[in-house]
Amino acid sequence: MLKLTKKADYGLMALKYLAEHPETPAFSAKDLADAYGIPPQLLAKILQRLTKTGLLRSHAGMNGGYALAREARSISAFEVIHAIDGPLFITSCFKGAKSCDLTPNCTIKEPLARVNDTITGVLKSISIQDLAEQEAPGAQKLVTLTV
Amino acid sequence: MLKLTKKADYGLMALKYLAEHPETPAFSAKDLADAYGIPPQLLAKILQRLTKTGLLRSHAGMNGGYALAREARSISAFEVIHAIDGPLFITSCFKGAKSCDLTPNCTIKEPLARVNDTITGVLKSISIQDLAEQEAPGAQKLVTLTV
DNA sequence: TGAAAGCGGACCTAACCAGTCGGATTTTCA
DNA sequence: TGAAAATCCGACTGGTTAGGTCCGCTTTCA
Repeated sequence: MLKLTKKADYGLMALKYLAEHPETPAFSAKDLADAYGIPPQLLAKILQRLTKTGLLRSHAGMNGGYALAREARSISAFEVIHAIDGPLFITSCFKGAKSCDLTPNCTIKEPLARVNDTITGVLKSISIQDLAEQEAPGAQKLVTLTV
Repeated sequence: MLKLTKKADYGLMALKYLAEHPETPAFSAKDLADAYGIPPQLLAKILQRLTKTGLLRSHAGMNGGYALAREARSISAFEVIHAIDGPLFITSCFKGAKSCDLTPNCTIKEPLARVNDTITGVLKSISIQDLAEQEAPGAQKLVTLTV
């Protein structure tokens, strides 16, 4: 439970790969899929969605492919996950504005909403560049949680 | 995505309810289910599991029911979620010790494991008592994340 | 002894995830 | 100019899981 989908994983991997090879102008979906053993057609759809949301630039035709639309440092893991999996709600009774009607006294959701905010904050603080620099010790980041 | 299951939600609600009524010796599964409009048989199974993991004490027979096995302050949201939903992995390629064999160069999972640790840390820092005191401003808790 | 409770396995159903297929469009290159 | 390489996009399938139900059993107590 509380899992990212494989699609989100694949998307993060692909963006990380692009961030690691800034000199290459573009990679095709097949290139990226081969690099990690991901089903090419599945990755293709993921990359298309990332293109629609503006995280990637695409170019059809021979020698086409995908490239990062912005700097790797400015793309957060949260953006990628949100683009692929949609909005991120830890509590199952959240569905946009309409909360769980059947259980009006579900006071659980308020504290958990703060947990939700914390998680999104953490994911927003991690950039694709951070993922690409896997060996780096990394900066410590402080997250404040109010319960 | 990244959702808690409804079962975990229900379990948290039930424990919170018990924490709010410390004077009552025990509540039956039906009592708790009625309080929130949860399917009684479903909640019953959840409470049984929480009993097996030692978070609740149960008593069969008339006037039986469930009660907290420990102080509400000492039961964390993480324990409840873990008891109901099992281990908490944000990345889909984690399944105990065996990682994703097909993608050996999946370097994504290392940074995400740290995110995972952060989330579990947050959930461990929240007690059932915290949930019961929904009106209280609550203490700020600092979480450190190393990327 | 019977009603009220917990216990627990089997089962069902709908939703969803992962992945595939087929075809259309765009671009490049020989 | 036509074939190849690539993105694009909707439909479909198959398997897993979450949510929920059913039924029979055991324990307890009035």
